[in-house]
Amino acid sequence: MRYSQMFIPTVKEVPAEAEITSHQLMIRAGLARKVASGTYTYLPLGWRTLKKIIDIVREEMNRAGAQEIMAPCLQPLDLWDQTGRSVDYGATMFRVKDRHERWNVLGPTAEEVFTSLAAGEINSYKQLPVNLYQITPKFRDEFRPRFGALRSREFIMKDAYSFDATPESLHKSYMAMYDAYCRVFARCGLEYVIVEAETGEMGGSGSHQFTIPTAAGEDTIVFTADGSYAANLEKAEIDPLPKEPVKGEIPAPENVETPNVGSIEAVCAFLKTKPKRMIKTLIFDAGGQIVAALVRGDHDVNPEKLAQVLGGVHIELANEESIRKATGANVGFAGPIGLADRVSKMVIDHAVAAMALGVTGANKTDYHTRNVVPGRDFPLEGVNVVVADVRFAAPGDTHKGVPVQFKRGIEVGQVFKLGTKYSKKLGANYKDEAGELHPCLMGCYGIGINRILASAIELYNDENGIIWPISIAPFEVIVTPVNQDDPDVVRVANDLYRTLTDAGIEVLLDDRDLRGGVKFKDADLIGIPIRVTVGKKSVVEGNVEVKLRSEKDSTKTPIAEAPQKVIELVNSLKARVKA
RNA sequence: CGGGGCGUGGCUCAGUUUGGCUAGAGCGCUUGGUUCGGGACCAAGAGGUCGGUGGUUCAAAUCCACUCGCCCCGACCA
Repeated sequence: MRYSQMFIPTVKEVPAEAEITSHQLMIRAGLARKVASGTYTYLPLGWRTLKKIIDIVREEMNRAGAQEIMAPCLQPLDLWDQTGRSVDYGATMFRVKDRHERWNVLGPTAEEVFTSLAAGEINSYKQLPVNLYQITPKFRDEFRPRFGALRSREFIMKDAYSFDATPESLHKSYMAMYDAYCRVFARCGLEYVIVEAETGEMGGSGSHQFTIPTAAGEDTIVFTADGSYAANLEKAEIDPLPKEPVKGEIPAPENVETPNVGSIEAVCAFLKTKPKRMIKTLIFDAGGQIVAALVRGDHDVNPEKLAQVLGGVHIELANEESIRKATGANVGFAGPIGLADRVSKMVIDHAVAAMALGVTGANKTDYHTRNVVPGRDFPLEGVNVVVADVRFAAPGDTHKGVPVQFKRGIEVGQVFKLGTKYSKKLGANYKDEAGELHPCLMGCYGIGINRILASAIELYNDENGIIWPISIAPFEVIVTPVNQDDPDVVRVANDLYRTLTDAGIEVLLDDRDLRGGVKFKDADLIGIPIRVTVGKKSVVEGNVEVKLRSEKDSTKTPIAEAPQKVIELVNSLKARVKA
């Protein structure tokens, strides 16, 4: 392509709306423009990169035996009512009413559509396994879209759904996707980390998340330095803390007046103690049952873990009225003493059980209790009392004895073993050899296409702009004639452009009538991996200069040898990102 | 949704506190000229209902009310 004929609106200044590097460069390099919060128009360069990512994903999905189809984005709400997810997804789902007053949703994902397709078409074990996928826009009404392509309201997702008859077969389908994902991210030139993940809203039994480690990421990865363990924060399992030593005799619990002092920080300041010396008591509503959860003051309850302990029910914080009813006090003064008898279950985090003593709410408005000893002043076991791991990992925790570390990451893909959650509800059954009906065992597998683009920029950039991995670069080579008015320069540049293009290389010829400096700046900003500079002086000497975007220096190359040299360079860069 | 910030030519911003003359700068754009290997220079130009609505006032970008949009932080913290 000729640069002069392409729509590549680069900008010098950092856009005010963009906070993180990838978002800034996406706009500066002319890849995309915002339409409204969380929606973007991808311009020629951005779309070329997205298409390259899509091509890689498609190739690897096909190679892994999945088949591409095209399902609608517009889906009947009725389908979502059947699985109950119209409630679970809640406000995140865009809903539209059609002219017949029927509700539809703009699909945030497509388990329901694919499962109901399977329900209609799959009858026999002989049709299994089957894995169908699509690459389509998805819509999520995020509470807060942000960071450009990292969290947007409309994005492109590859979603695949596998249907199997046996757990072994499901595992095979799952691992085929797992392996395909490894190849996809490797081919996109990304460094990635695979972590164990929670299944969350999706349901099911097992999941891995593919994460690009970068400070801009919204996810937290918990891992051990020896590489033995990696999980996301929601999932990360940690060892119980050692029991704190008890120094001397601890006096009986004592109520102290703490007027209007409810929060952990305020109580600590008031009573001159530390959050880790406090016991937080949170009251949850678990499907109508009132449940108390105890964690140390400096820890956070992990709702996913708590829900697991409670048998996978849906939980949310209890409302003020329920809290008052259960504790007899205003919000902010809940405590464990005597609470087990007033709630249907009390779940105590390991770290609380390990405390020698702590400060708690007194179940009396404006009062807290000191010298509360777990096990002495409130039970650590009983019919409705359990000690479990129900909090998020924190610095200082260990997993199987190895200290855990934390880093941020961008989630670019996730694979799930769903089991029969959807097939049961939507009747996706098959008959086995004996003629008995069974629900299909399902898996689902997603990749965020736009997030790959953002991650790549986040990972590979410098002060001058993007440094694309060649596999997803909008062009592989840019030819930059420096003196647009010199006939020899123009001729050499044009010849090179034609020769390379004919050889199947994707070349951008910067034929704009601009000063060299401007062309160099733009070439760096848009991040084309290989630049061939054609200048008056070197052409007189019979040379052009070949330079990698990722390196500082260029190499003089005889004009006649240039095409071969560039082709070799392209191939060697491509070899680096081959899976 | 809670908190904070912002909205002024295409872009980045000043001006708003303390109302007052024709609303400014840099970048970008157009034309002419000089330049021409890392975002050139000179000259001349075009381009703005100051997010919107309503109000206060002799007078509003500036003060007040409402509203829309955008960005950031948070959203289980007892």
